[in-house]
Amino acid sequence: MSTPQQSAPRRATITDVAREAGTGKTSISRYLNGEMSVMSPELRARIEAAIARLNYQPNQMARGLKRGRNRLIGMLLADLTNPYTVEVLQGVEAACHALGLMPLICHAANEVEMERRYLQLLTTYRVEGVIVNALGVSEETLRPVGGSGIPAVMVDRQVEGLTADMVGLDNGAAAQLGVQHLLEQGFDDIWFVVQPFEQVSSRHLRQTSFRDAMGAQGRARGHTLVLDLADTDETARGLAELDRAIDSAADGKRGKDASTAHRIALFAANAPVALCLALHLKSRYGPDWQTRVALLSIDDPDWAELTGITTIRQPTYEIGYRAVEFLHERIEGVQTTVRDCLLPGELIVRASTSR
Amino acid sequence: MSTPQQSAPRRATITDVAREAGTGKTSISRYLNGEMSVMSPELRARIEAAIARLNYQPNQMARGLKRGRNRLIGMLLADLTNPYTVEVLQGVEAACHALGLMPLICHAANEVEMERRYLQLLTTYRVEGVIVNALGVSEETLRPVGGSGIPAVMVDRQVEGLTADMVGLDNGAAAQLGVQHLLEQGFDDIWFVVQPFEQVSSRHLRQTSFRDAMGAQGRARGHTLVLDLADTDETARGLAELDRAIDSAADGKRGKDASTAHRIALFAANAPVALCLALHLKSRYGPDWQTRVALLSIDDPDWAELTGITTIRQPTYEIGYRAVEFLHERIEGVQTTVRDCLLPGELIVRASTSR
DNA sequence: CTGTTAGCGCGTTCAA
DNA sequence: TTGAACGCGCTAACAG
Repeated sequence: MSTPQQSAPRRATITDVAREAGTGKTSISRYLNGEMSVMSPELRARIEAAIARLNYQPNQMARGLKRGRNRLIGMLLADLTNPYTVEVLQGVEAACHALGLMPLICHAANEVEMERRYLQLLTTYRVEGVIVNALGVSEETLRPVGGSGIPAVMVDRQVEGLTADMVGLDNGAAAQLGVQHLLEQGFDDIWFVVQPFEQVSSRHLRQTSFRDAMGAQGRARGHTLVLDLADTDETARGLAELDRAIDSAADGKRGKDASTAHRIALFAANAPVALCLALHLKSRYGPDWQTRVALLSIDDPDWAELTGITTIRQPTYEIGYRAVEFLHERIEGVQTTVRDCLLPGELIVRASTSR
Repeated sequence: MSTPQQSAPRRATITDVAREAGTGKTSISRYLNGEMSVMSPELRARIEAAIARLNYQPNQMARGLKRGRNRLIGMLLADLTNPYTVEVLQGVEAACHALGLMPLICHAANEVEMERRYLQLLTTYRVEGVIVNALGVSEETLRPVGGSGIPAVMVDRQVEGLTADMVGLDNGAAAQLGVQHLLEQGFDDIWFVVQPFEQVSSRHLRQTSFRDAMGAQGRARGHTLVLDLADTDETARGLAELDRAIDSAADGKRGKDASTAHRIALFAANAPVALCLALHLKSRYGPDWQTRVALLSIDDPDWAELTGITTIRQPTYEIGYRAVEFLHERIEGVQTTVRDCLLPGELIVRASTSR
């Protein structure tokens, strides 16, 4: 039959199909774009046959070049290691699927320099829009995007001076939810643990909201601990501080001074922080560490259920989905003012805080 | 300064730059491709200035169309929810970065139909090669790839009748490593738990190797349990079977019949299985489930350390890196026979199996 | 209803 | 040393 072409069996082009079907390229193009309404069934059949025979597949790049849109959108992710990110991604993919978009996923692995590179690259591939969940997003960093007039949607982050839609957790409500739960459970010494804010607005917001929520009541004491997970020494220092607090709480309980007895709880700003805390506590107090300290975290990773810690689950899937919808609207030219979409978190009570 | 361009500030093209620099497109193209050797410094300076002034960025799509290579490679992933996948991805990204490739990441979320769609899509975007870590990879499914002569590299999978390089864990050695450790620890009743094989050769291989390793010794008994995580009822049935085994082992210990007393261990074929088992055991036996059953798993997720289960860690980063290297060689035209790269796993002993 | 023509942004001859 | 012209695969006018 067909001579077994080796090396490079050059892919069939629209021209090949036209020749094979004995017609012009235009008709093929029309066929590809579903403009069947005005086309003789006979021609259509010939085209179909030719396409099948040649195993033809249109070249998206060429299409994109011509019509100025390639259906590609960029998705810049700071950290795929964080389950939150993967879950958001699920929503993004579903939405892209539904809207005929193709997400170009870029994973910066927590490196700001990498983020810059990818943003540059995306621009170069002429993506029609970008969804950004990055570490170092500043107006400056986003220059290649904003400057090029490429629509952008921020996830879990806001950048001042940048006019971009945003979708993420309602951090204020979430922090309150957590604090309220801990208070109800009778904890009177609450430590909020968060990574350095850097450009990540949600970290800042969660901390502020925590502080406000604590300020609004008189019973319990609130502290904030900034833990730089990227810096081992810094992390160790922070954890040591925590250890002291926990030990002193225990001293109180043992009756040294009943008036200072208090129940201590840790409130992690996100899953990576919570994991770090849990690992440390386990290594310090053994498998039964949970009897010493209560841990609550924003984000709801796999191991939360396994280890029984209370969490505030984010509506990750929906966050991703909405982000794409926003972006799609912008791509289609919607011009309304900047929108913020704040979705509520869900408190999932587990053993760690309800004893 | 710059007038705030609204609407669509059409991106500068090579033609714009040529005009701005008072020269022809050819010279710009030369400049972009680093052919500076033969170019008057004066012209070069003008070009540089023009590019900067226009904030010009070459259009990768157009370049690709012209020269037939767009530096895009496809990366088909069955399940980003599995930490293994994310880790492999890290290696892939690093290698791409080093080789000037851009990975197009496609996440099929465990849906075979989605895999087929993505493969088709990648073909359409004319990626230069594909790295495949999918569920339903059969010769048939890979048709769009293999048929088009696009080089492919399989990760953690082999497909018979398909000539593609492969890189992954040395499953035989890994299974042996696990069995040997469990035997040394004195377990005499070992259950290997794995998902339905489907098209995933590594699952089959791990099971076979387990069986062989058990067969090679006379002391302990080995069983295999197939757990279909995608089917709740099936999963429940499998877990119930496990429960019976565990209970009967406990009965033996209690002295009902000392001769049947045995120590039971679970050997999970991968992290998702291990997680399912751990969750079930915890809900059935409480937080102290580990005193009842030992759990060992291939893959080394976050929560393994936290929960103290023994694992066999895969060299994930290197797997990803090597995959890209293989692919790159193929893209560059290397024609050697099909290669299999089997990397060794590392046993990480934790409390669950060493008591 | 169908084919012809003219680019999309770029790289590559081939002259000048 | 430089630039003009052609074509990559495809779509969008504009005739026929």
